[in-house]
Amino acid sequence: MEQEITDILKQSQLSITDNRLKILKLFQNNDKALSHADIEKLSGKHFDRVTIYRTLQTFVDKGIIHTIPTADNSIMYALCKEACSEGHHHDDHVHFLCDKCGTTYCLDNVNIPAVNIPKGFSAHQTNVLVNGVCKNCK
Amino acid sequence: MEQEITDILKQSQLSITDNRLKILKLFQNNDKALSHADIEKLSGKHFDRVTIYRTLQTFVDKGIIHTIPTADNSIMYALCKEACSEGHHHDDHVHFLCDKCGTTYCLDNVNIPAVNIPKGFSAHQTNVLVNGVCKNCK
DNA sequence: TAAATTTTGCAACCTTGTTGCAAACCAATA
DNA sequence: TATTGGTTTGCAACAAGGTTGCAAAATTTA
Ligand SMILES: [Mn+2]
Ligand SMILES: [Mn+2]
Ligand SMILES: [Zn+2]
Ligand SMILES: [Zn+2]
Repeated sequence: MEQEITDILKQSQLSITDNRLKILKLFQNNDKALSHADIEKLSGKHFDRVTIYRTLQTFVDKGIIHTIPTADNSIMYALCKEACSEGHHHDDHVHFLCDKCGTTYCLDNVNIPAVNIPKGFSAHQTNVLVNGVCKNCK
Repeated sequence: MEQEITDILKQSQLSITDNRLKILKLFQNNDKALSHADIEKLSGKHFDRVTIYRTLQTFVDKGIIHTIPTADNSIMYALCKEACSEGHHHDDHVHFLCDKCGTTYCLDNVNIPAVNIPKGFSAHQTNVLVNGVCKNCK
């Protein structure tokens, strides 16, 4: 397990630091998306705010995590499970936000449906965000 | 035209003020979504920042405009065209963000496709945001 | 018109995110 | 293992975006 985490960093050609190991572990131990604020709390305020911002950005750049657009204008981050790499994300799944507990889930098995856009427009990427009540809050 | 705008405010039981008339007119004259910053520029800095924030929030509450979640974490606002009312929005259409010009469109005629969510989850609302190139930038 | 209510502008504040830079750290080499 | 060079970190300072309390101004009601 510990080994896995260092491997992910090595494969992305990132140096192994306490900070990166701890933040990556947080994502692996939580089966949901995390915000910058979540990470600040979960890490016990051990790391500087700025370092967390930079680490998250690095992970996004390297294809380790992806961002999730939310209706309330906060950025959420979650582990990439498909074959994402530096500069190329392929996180084509639906995201679910529970209105009761606030948890954001990656529905990795739910594909993005096709959308008919008008003539003249050309689509590049589609984001689908579903709000509702999750399995734990039902 | 001028009459229409005051009617909208009256129907929502809002006092008629210069501020509200001007902001509402901006939405009617622009066939695209506007951000707080857009409104500040378009209004010629005539109104206070805070007043614009409060006016937008009031319009959202009254069902006059709706917010659009964007991938770049900025809030966009657009006129509601369907029968939205205080506390009840029904803006079930797809939104399109042009990667070239940055314009956000309401695709009012493109319905939200059905999404199969897993058992245990119950959906309440679905947001679909498509990125790509718009008809003007093609 | 006058009173009651609502809206506005201002100042002050908060949250979130960014940048420059020196110190600390990590990885590679001798 | 010690040295070295490049990378990462923490700090301070800053900037954008957004909120709150309150008195003055504007609007609605009577
Ligand atoms: Mn995801
Ligand atoms: Mn819309
Ligand atoms: Zn829940
Ligand atoms: Zn365009």
